[in-house]
Amino acid sequence: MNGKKRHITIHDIARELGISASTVSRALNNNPRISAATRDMVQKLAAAHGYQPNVMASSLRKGQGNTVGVIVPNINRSFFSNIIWGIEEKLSGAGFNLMICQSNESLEKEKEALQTLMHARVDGIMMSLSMETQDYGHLEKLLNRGIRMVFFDRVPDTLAVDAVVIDDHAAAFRITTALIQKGCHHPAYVGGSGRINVYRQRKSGYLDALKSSGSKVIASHIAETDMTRQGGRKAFREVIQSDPRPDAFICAGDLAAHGVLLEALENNFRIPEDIAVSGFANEEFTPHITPPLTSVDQKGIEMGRQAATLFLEQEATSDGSRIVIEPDVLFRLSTQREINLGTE
Amino acid sequence: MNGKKRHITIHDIARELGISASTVSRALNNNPRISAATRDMVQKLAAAHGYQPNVMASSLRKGQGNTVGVIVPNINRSFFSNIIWGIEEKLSGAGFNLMICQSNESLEKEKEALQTLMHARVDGIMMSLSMETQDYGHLEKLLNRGIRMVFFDRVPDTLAVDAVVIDDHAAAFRITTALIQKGCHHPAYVGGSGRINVYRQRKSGYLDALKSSGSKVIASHIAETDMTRQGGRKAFREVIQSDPRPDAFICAGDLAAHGVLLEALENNFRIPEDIAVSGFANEEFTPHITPPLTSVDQKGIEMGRQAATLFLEQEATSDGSRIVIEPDVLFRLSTQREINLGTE
DNA sequence: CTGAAAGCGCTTACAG
DNA sequence: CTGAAAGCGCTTACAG
Repeated sequence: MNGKKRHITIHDIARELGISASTVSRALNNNPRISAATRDMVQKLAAAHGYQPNVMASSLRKGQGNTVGVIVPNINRSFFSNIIWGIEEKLSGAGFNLMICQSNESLEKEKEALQTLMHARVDGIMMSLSMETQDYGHLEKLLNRGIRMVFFDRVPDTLAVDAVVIDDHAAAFRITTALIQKGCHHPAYVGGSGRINVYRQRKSGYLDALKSSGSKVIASHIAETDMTRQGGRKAFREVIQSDPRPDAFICAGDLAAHGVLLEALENNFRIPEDIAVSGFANEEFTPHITPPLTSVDQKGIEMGRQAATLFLEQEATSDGSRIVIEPDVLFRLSTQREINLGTE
Repeated sequence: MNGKKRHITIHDIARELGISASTVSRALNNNPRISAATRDMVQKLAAAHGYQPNVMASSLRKGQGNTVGVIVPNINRSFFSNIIWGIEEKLSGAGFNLMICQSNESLEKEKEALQTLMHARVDGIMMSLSMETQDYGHLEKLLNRGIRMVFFDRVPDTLAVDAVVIDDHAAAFRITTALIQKGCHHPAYVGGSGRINVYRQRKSGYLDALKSSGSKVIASHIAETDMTRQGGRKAFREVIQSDPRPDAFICAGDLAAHGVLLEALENNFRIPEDIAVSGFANEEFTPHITPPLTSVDQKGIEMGRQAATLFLEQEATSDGSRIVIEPDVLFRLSTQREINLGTE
């Protein structure tokens, strides 16, 4: 009903109780040197008044706030929003607030976000690199200034930073091996820029699977795209020309895989009979397209939790711990081929 | 290279320049009472030192920070992440940071988020209600305390608050009318709780369209669900039993529409030939399912921008301005029926 | 046009 | 166990 905006302070409580503000502050913070009686009295009155400490004042005094910045390429990809979910869960329990920024896959916006967060004096930064980020100068500068940083998923490989990733190599290896066992003789690969750790890992998983099953690597079966649907379509059109013709497309992302799938269908290939297709990330749409797309659950929530745990454990600056999470491959109809038993 | 964490302050600059901190502060804030020469000198040195004002100190002093809290039901629905995008664009230009919380459609979590934001002393709150929120006591309390609030999409109808919504009634009206014109004689409706403004509006749009085209309202053609895929499936199974049998399902959400569509297909109805289906929100998956789903573009980015503008214009507390945005209906294959010209 | 001083609300050595 | 005092870094009346 009233428009008064003045908040009540420790001085108000002190005055009302006839004690000092120092004592009120200590009582509120459960300082053991305060008598139980005083503590209870103070806490009771504070609660009755709905007292809320002024975080700006305490942050200013303590020289550190209670906010951590999070930068993701895009907030509306289910993988990243799951990560945020996991981070929030862990960190809000520890009394931290989150400030979330999006790089939108642009190096420029990533730098801006970093600026914004430093300006807001966050206690640390948790982030995944934008697709454009290939030079780590802007990150090193912060690390050298002693800023706490934890990376997840897309991480700066040449820097000794704390990071959480999934075993991308293993996921790609498992998919490729499974497809070969199901009778695909020439699986192709569609990936993103080799400058990014996850794409490098996925590609090497594919290559190692070929090698370990005795298959030969065919250069024209490997495409690099921007990982959009359009990119996937384009990659399909190029790679499908190869001789021998590929009978599977292992894609390092769901959007590209969807592009491959659509382009294949529109060119009258049957999926999975003629061509098997798999993606990566288990985006929301993957089980709902026709045919449902085999993909990889990257365990976003768990990744977020682990990254937050790492952040909380971190003493000063990053020291290069790396946590690797085991992903789940979700085999769906798009790769469901009968094993050729040679009985026909 | 060095681990020094001490930031440089206006006093450092003042000392170096042999002037007072007051002057430095004024020069940095472009106070007109400072001579151009002094201003330039200060700003140059500040830039050279990479000076960054301590926002906690200035917030404390000014009695208000520069952060606004945003609460959405869920960060990974494209509609809401677009809204955040729009808000961020407008507000970061005005020097505000965002603190984003998710209610996860739970009243409890919504209250927690409000607590968190008040605790962080945000300058105001922009939010969309959770599905569970039917009582506005917790919001009134804040409004009475003079907190700046702007609502978007799901808004507390009985409160005189600033809000941005789309014209849900018009969108539902247009879809229903179009389907009737295309020869659907008995369009059914699947909506959410009538306690929520958007579902109430969409339902009345459907009802008014029936009325204005002279169709009769059939109670068993109207279902209320939780708006999940499962809810849509269940609603379909119930409503399809009605006599007369419905030949279209106008759904107030994409997930429910998808559930209806899947359940219909699995029961050997053809879509759109036997049954037309439409959704709401234009979620990412809608163009990619089979058949592509007619839906409504709720203009998330624009809604975010408008809400942010309203927030910036807001003098003190909300005064009940309401902005209504015109949505786009995206007709896709799921409602594509030939107009029956009666020539057969 | 510039400066000295007070104060935002808290925390924490220092003293008792 | 409690208090008086200083100070975090800024902004802003007040004075000149």
